[in-house]
Amino acid sequence: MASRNPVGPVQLRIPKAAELIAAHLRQRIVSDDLSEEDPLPPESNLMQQFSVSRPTLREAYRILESEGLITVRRGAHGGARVHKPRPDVAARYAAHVLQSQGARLKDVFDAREVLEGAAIDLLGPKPSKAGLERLREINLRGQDLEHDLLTALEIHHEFHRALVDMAGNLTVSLLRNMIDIILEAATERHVANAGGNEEQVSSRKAQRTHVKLVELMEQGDLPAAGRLWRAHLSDSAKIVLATANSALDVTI
Amino acid sequence: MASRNPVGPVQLRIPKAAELIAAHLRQRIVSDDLSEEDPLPPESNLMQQFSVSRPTLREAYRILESEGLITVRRGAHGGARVHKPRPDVAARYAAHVLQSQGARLKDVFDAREVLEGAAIDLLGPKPSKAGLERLREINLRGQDLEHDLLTALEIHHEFHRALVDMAGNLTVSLLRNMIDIILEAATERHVANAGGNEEQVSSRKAQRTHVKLVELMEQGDLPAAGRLWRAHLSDSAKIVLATANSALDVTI
DNA sequence: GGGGATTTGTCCGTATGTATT
DNA sequence: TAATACATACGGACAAATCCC
Repeated sequence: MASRNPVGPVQLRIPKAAELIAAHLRQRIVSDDLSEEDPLPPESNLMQQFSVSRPTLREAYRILESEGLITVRRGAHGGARVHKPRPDVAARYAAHVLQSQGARLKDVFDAREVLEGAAIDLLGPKPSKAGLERLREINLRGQDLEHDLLTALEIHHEFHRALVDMAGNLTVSLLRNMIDIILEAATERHVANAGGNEEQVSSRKAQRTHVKLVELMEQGDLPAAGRLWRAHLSDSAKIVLATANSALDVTI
Repeated sequence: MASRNPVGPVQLRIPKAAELIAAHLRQRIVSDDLSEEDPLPPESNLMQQFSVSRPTLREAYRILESEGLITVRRGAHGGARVHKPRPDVAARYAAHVLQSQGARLKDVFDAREVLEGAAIDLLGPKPSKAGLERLREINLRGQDLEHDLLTALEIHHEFHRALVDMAGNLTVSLLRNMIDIILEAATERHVANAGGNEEQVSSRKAQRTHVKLVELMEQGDLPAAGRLWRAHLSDSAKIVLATANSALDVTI
């Protein structure tokens, strides 16, 4: 078998000391060797441990901080504390790629429809009792007409998330979550201006659809549930797309 | 309407100078104000521009470097050069989240099936001539039996990517691409050990499926194409899952 | 409440290595 | 080959924030 990289002057990227330290600590965090809220040793300690100067160590700190993997506090008993990687960081980078590719907002909505629609298919013919109970509980809260629009919207979001989580696929849940975070950031202005009668009406309509969906799932009519849900997603996207900019413009 | 954040001692995270500089430059990069391969001014220049010292500026450099948004070269006419955000960085962070959540490899394969299956549905009844031509061209190269297994595998990957790109949804393409990068990293060992007769056979079989898919699409039988493709994805996943570890373990 | 100890944030100066001319 | 330009890295210093007594 011929070598795929025959000879050629290979451009070697020499990794910098800060990168190596960040990679080392990152690996310990994602592999659960370091847990949430675990403190890192003081800078002076780590400087000795890695045999680097303070500026170099601090560069590593900034890398991990930008990835949300540590937070640093000053003062006595301060220092760096460890955090688990969060979906919104992944969403931020995905949003950067999309924005620099000139993606349109409709693309992102369509992707949400793909993921949430597929999640229902993944449920199979027999949705779990516990999952359905969870959805019912959320819908019960959503029925409360005392809520303001923002609270109602948050409950709606919770329903969408719980529905996808029922499918039991962490990857699909993560991707949907990322899309949700991007959409929330991209439509922030739209939502902030919402408050008119139109929004009230569509919120009530969405709530009714959520109830109807659970009914269909209880009856075991998953195909109908899938159709209803996809239509619901398409409708809610249309409402936003009617007034929002076509191009994706988002800062997370 | 009641305030959602009444009074309370709000934890204020004071952004560090390096973060602010990185955020500023990042925004200029993703918004296309700075283009691929554009040089950044020399450090001394930026130090004046942002009124910060060299260590602070260097921390900002490390942040952007870890995000793949700049590369820095030493020597005369060196300095920082701008790059567009790349999908593999987004994939890296998504992989971190999944790994720390204890996701299983099967989850990721299933997510691939969801995305690629949906892509065919998005094509609609009339796939574009140009897209079909592209797929045929890739298949033509795939027919060449002189290729070694790795080359054949790469052509297969190209087919999958081209198929999803035909759907014309940048978001779905990105998500699929991310999944692909994660899977490639997670099954690296498995692929490296491939070379036996079994792999030869399954590679040929995959190639035949790719040809068959294009035929079905040309005939306008998209439902059959969708079924065939989902089965193909499921089969190829099973082969890897039979020998690979169940837990997702990946370093990108 | 105040003072001291601890720890990070920022800065300066300097030496070293490397790539271009 | 030598000179130049630039980034890499180190050490030391002071300022600012935070906690404990």
